[in-house]
Amino acid sequence: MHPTEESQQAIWQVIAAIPESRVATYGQIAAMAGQAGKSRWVGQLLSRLPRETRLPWHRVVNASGRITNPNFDLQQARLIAEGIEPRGGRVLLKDHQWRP
DNA sequence: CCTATGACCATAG
DNA sequence: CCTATGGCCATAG
Repeated sequence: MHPTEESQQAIWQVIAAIPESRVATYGQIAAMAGQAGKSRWVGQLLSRLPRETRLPWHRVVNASGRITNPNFDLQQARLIAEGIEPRGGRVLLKDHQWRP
């Protein structure tokens, strides 16, 4: 099955809605976009974002709170700029995960 | 159609 | 904490 245009927008929309100083997991985003189980696809879409995108891609971490983005330094710097303190490349979901 | 490759995840050891 | 395993979805060759 190939993804539809709306399914992509739904993912982007959820990511765009992540509040500042909060993070969301790949799986969480997929579920909130009505596509539970497609966490892998979320990562794929993020990897294709244009460099100048305004989407807060830096607020996305894995289920363990780990920063898995290839551009680790930039993501960590952006999180710190928002007041989040990653420890050993990891964000404490207990304190910073977005829970609408 | 098949295999390989990911910014994934849950579970088990 | 770590690695291994099986499952997941989409894309590229």
